[in-house]
Amino acid sequence: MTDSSGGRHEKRRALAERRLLEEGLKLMGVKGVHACKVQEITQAAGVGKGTFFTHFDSKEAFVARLVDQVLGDLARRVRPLGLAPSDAESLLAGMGAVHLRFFQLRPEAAALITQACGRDGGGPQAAERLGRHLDLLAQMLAPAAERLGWPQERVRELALMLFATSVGFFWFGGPLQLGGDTPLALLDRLGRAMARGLAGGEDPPAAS
Amino acid sequence: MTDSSGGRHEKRRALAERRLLEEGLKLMGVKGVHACKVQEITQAAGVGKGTFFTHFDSKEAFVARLVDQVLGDLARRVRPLGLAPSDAESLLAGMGAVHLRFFQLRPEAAALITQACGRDGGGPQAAERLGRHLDLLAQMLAPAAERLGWPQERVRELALMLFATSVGFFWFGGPLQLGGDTPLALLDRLGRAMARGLAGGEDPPAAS
Amino acid sequence: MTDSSGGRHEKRRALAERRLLEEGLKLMGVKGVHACKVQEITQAAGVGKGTFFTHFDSKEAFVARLVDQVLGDLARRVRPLGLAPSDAESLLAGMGAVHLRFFQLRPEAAALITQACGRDGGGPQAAERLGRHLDLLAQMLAPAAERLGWPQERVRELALMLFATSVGFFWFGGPLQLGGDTPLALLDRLGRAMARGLAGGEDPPAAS
Amino acid sequence: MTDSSGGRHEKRRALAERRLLEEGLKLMGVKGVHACKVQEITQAAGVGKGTFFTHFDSKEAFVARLVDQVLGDLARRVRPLGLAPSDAESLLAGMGAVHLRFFQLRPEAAALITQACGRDGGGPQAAERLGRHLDLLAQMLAPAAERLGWPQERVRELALMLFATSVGFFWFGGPLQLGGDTPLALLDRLGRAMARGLAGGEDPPAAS
DNA sequence: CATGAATGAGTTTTCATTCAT
DNA sequence: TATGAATGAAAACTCATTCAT
Repeated sequence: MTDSSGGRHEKRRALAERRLLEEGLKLMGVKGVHACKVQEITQAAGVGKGTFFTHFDSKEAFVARLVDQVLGDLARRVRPLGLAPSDAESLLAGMGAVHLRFFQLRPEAAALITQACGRDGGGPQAAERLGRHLDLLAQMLAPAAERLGWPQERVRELALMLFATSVGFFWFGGPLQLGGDTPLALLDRLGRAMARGLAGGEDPPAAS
Repeated sequence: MTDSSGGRHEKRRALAERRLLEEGLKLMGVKGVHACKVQEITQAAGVGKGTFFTHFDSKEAFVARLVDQVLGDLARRVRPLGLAPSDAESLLAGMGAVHLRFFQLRPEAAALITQACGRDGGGPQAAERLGRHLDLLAQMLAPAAERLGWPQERVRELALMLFATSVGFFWFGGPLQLGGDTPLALLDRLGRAMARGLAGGEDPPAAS
Repeated sequence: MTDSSGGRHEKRRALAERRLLEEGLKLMGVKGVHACKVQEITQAAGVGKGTFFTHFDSKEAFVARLVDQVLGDLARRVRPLGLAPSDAESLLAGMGAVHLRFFQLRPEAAALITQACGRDGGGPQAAERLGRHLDLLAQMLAPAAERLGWPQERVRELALMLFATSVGFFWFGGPLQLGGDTPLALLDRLGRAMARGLAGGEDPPAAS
Repeated sequence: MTDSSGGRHEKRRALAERRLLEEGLKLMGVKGVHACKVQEITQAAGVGKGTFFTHFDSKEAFVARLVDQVLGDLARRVRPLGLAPSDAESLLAGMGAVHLRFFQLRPEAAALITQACGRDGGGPQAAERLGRHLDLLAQMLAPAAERLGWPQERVRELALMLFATSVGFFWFGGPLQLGGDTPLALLDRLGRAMARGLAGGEDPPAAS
């Protein structure tokens, strides 16, 4: 009895948490992390205000959690590309395309990441979490980079550029009504173009 | 007589305003637009709290002004590239490089733009101002885009990508200690790479 | 179960609200609506500053509420006079006396009304509310006015004079230490006098 | 030379002061004493903000001065009534009519007096000044009161009622669009009525 | 646990007053 | 003396967080 009712409880609890996260992401994406008040989230999720704090230590922790979730989701889509070996350019193009598509479908995610992982909003945890995402990307890119003559100790920068481009495109595009309706084909072309550019390693040796 | 004393007055006033803007940009870049209080800015600028509001109608107006200033500054460096005719790839590469260098030297500017031109922080004016910057870039890119077979009505997206990449690179890079020390040569290479990629127009025609 | 606990909750809340209103009326009456800070009211009521705004949307709304309450209270004492039919003079005298007695016992109410229903303090709502009170008085006075040959379309002015006299007497009297100790008998005499004067309709027809 | 230029100076100064007072009365009457900012007054008067404080020690002192001026103006019109001896009722009626007419023509004055002489606005000086005005009225009324059997030590209350009625009528009437267009004849009738009432002293002894 | 009322630190903004020119 | 820029003490209001029920 306690078993089943306990299970019920946990089910309800998990459901509430999911709704909180869903609605929170949506609202924060639209109104901004700061402008979005805890109460709005709980109202949208259909729970009491106090409940929020039984699930998350603070608003900041909530944001960090959201960031983690988004980046985890994204990683799940990127990782497979690293399994099937492919040439450097294709890999870059694929990773770029995945990122672009991901954020085109989830502009709120782009908004959240931008606000949370910068200097003001998600605390240090969010930035660290982004760092780990870049590590993943860098790791995937490392072999390709080597073949392209890209300095190994700078692969993170390669990853960063790929990431920043995708997120920034939709973050800045949102308020300008740009990006949301960019045809997938064009988006892919952008991704491939970026890849081809980055992959075309016959640059004159950059004397630092 | 009135000249000299009046001049003094206006000089002092103009100086105070410049310091307010300087310190404000610096602080907002470091701590974030929201976390940066008006009083901190006035203290850093060495003026009283009330003085801030004799120069700017509100904090939001202050931010908008800052955005305008930064983008004006940036435009002044980009525009010349449009005067000397060059091939599409070089133009793209140049514009990318200018943006990257600009924001590498001014990470606070990248931070400000990111926070102010998104959904939360600078009001609608800031986003509009960014729109005008993209118009400038799009106008410069239009001829090149035509030669590359890039759809004319999508040139703003090209501009957006170029811009978002540069700003995002340093916005996300900042807290991760990435980007600040990327050698200029590598930065140029990134710019050129992006350009070459975007310029290499032999993509299969993107069927929307 | 929910009943008892919920009842407690609401009881506490209602109690706090009542104390807020009571203390607010008292303080605003003594120090003036503007000079009286929200925090003073909450302190006097023994609640936190923020609590004030969970009960009232703004200080202005609070004042409007107070005005409504005071005028409602007053109306409850005036209305019965309209039920028992009486001659015009007695009606006027009675209404005047009720008003005078009411505000003598509640100088804070006179102070509040004066400040809130004028051009500065209670917003437009307060003035409107006063308008409705005058409507009530005018409605009660209408039959009497007719008998006195007082133009029907000017009955509101009759009501206004009655009201203004009573409120003004204690508003201006307060700081001058006048009115507070005026014996009831004298007050009644004033009321009756005013009534007799206004009722004595044998004025020569006033050719405007 | 100093003489003539000094005269000029003083002329200008006196002119500025008069304009300040005029515009101040007008503005405060319309917007309320608190809502009316010093800068608005100086702008309306066409002088610099700082100039205000070379003429008046503070905003409060300015209001007190205004009150003094208004009441002085009013007294100048009331006093003559005391010179020509007349019966009690006529005296009361005359004084009432003068007050009513005065404030009908100057609703700003009614507004100013109401706000300044109460508990919040004009400081203690304004209330004292009103006290002196009532003294004048009381002095004029004293003989009449005696004839009417009105207690001599309560004559001030008689004066207060007369005054409060006139001011209050236009203060409360203003926002309600009442009083401003009341025909003079009706106003006089109100005054006379009030007088007749107050004068008719054969009240049955009021058993408190 | 869930709830929502209570809380008060913190923030922007206003405005009378001062003072250098 | 006239001016208006500078000043900072307030004051209303917000909102994340706590806690009694």
